[in-house]
Amino acid sequence: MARTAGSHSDITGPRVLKAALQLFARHGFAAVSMRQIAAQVGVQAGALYNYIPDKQTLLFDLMRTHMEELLSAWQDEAGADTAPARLERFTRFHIRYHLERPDEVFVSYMELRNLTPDNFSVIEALRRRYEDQLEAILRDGAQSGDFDVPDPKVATMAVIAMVTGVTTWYRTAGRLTVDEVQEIYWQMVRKGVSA
Amino acid sequence: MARTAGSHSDITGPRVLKAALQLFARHGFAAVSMRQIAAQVGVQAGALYNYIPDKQTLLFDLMRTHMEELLSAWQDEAGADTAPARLERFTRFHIRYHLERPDEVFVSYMELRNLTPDNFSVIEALRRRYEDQLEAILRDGAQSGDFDVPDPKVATMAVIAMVTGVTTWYRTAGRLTVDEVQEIYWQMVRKGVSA
DNA sequence: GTCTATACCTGGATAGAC
DNA sequence: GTCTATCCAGGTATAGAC
Repeated sequence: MARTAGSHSDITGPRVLKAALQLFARHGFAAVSMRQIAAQVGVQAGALYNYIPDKQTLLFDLMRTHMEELLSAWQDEAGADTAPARLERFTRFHIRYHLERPDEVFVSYMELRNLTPDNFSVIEALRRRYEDQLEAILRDGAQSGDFDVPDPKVATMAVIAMVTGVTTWYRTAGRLTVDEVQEIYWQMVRKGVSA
Repeated sequence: MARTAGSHSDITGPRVLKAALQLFARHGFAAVSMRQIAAQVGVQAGALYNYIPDKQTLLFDLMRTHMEELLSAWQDEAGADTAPARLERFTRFHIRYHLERPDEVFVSYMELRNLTPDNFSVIEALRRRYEDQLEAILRDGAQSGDFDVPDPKVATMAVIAMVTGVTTWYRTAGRLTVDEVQEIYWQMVRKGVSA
């Protein structure tokens, strides 16, 4: 396909998303200007609007994409098995997946307030679908007697908060590998819900 | 004391802090304007500067006050005892204290990015001092054989994240009392670090 | 597809009257 | 202590040339 010399739409589009993601994660959505994003991409502010309709939609698309990919990745990994085996798989998956995407996680978690009500509802529904995956595991294990979980809803929130928390302190250059972190957290989760 | 008719400095000052706290918690520091704060207080924007030097200092003061009061409240409650007893006290204290101050917690947690580097260092040091309280308990319990905690630093972050997470979902109007939530979380913490 | 230029608005903060 | 008025920097988004 012949293209105009200055045409880079196939490459600039993703770069806009990536720059926005990094800047939103670092400074927060409201604190980042379109001019900053443009500077990071290496274009002028006006050029951004060839790729995104507005700043709000940019945030929404980043968050929706992240949540949909998270759900899809878990669907690929989840399988039929005993509740304890599924819980271990969920715990390790969640930690690995989130540590591999610190910016996406941070933005999707911190910028809910900056979504319009309609966009917020969409993201919330996706988040809820993900949490439901864990809740189902805990319910199954409680019913089978493998777990002692008096309130599966609360236990779900507790486990999710705990494992998501790794993203606030883990650094690749630190003393622990991802495998070691997964193991430590899995032992705490396992014991925490044990019968 | 005789006062000018329009003088309300003794009451307006705290109202500025409270309005700012609420708005920052709801919409985020960067998304809230001084004019919004002034409107909530019922004054004009210029009048705010009788009480605060600038917006950054306003945020910093809110966060520092919260962290200092948190530390001080825990000092009042902490006491010499076995590690398991101190861990239970810490868990219940943390949940109760945080649920009683959702706005302070949210702001102190979400707005770290919007502090200047100097202010950030101060808040981080206070946060670290609080986390050290829990870490000391976990180390003591590991040494005494009461806990099985292979990595006290990681366990500290895991427990803190878990119990702080209640603030994201707990609603006073919901089906659970604070006491019930404390009990559920305490059982998970207790089992999670158990030998 | 990107640029320059700009419209239009809202931001934080200050000055000076009352 | 609060108001009105205002400065000026910076925000999002658009228009039209290239």
